Amino acid sequence: MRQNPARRAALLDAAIEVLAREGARGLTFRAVDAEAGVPVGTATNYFSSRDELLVQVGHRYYERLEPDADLIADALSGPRDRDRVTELMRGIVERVTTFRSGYLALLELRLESTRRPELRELLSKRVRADLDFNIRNHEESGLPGDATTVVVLYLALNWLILERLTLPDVFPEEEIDDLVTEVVERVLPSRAAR
Amino acid sequence: MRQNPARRAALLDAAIEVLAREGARGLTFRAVDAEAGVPVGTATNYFSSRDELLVQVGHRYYERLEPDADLIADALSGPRDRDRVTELMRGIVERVTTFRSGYLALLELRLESTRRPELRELLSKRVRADLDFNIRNHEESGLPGDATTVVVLYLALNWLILERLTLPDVFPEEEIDDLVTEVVERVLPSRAAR
DNA sequence: AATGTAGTACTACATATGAAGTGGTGTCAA
DNA sequence: TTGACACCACTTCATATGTAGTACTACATT
Repeated sequence: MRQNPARRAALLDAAIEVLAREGARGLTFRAVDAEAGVPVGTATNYFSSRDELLVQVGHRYYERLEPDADLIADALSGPRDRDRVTELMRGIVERVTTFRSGYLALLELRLESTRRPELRELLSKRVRADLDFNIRNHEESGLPGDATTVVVLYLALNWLILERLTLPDVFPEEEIDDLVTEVVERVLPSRAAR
Repeated sequence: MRQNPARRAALLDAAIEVLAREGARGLTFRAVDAEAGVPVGTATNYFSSRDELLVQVGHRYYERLEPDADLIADALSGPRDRDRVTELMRGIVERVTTFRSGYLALLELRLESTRRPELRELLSKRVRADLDFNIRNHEESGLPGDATTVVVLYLALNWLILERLTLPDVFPEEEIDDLVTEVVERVLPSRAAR
């Protein structure tokens, strides 16, 4: 079992790309090797099984999904009203959509986790932690809305992103921003918009 | 290419189970044969390729997802207030969750559709039609809320179901009903609850 | 009633593909 | 010199799929 962390990370990033592009079906050691541009057999040396590869991909995804300091800073500057929240949500949706391969890979992992307890546990913890982090952050920011607001936004926007990435024709691209606005408007009534 | 429609449907139902249980990776002609309890080679005789099998599974899913007459009748009986909407949404969430294998299979298809234009087109049409159907229905029912309400509910509740089916530990089972209630409360402000 | 025909069910085999493991060689740095 | 890693060739293994052929059933024809 090889140790070189940079190479390991590169292999995991390659695995994310493969997962997104070819699905769980296409994720093989050899495909990862090819994607990473390393010689055949390298991935075999770094991961003892496909299972372990999947779990490590999960870790790697969240390692890359560091909370964005800029976004948090934005949230804390200027007026704390609903428009700010809308802006923030647009930013998040945009940011997540841009990391398309990561999001799709994570969906593949979610489906895989149905059959892999270890993976499920890892993802559950990470997702929950991410959600809690967002809730705490929101509450401390002084922005309108409570924990439930954040949860409902989390739910609606995640599916919006999924829809956008898997069936882009359902909601035309140019309507996405308006949709985000509408979601925020509904979830955060104007009386709370001060 | 065999014709027997009953047998074809049985094979497609088996394919849905296989997709849900073993993922796209496990979906092979042989696995479908085994699941359907028919002799080896049968699926081969009914589908010219794995691609065609996937597309037909998509059709089959929506064939089985007939709009539920009971649910619609429920919507039209009694008072048309927010509590009714909450009740309805709980019913829908429950119904979809119960057809676990179907929902998971559809998610697999969504991910597959990333790589298969024919599948993507089919799913886009169906999803859009389903959404439009729900919007029209809601508007005609006299229940509070407009088209946007339905869209936002669609988004939030779909992800809630996905979360529940893939990472059940994120939202404890006993909180699901309350969560649905909260979603409806946020999306449908009380001033519109008459 | 006997026979023919078409469609389907089933089985077995042949082919092909490619995935993973293993062992070995080369290379670099401590 | 030794140890860790990069790289490569080859073997093994599993399994997916296609094909070909036989058996069965229903229906039509005579």
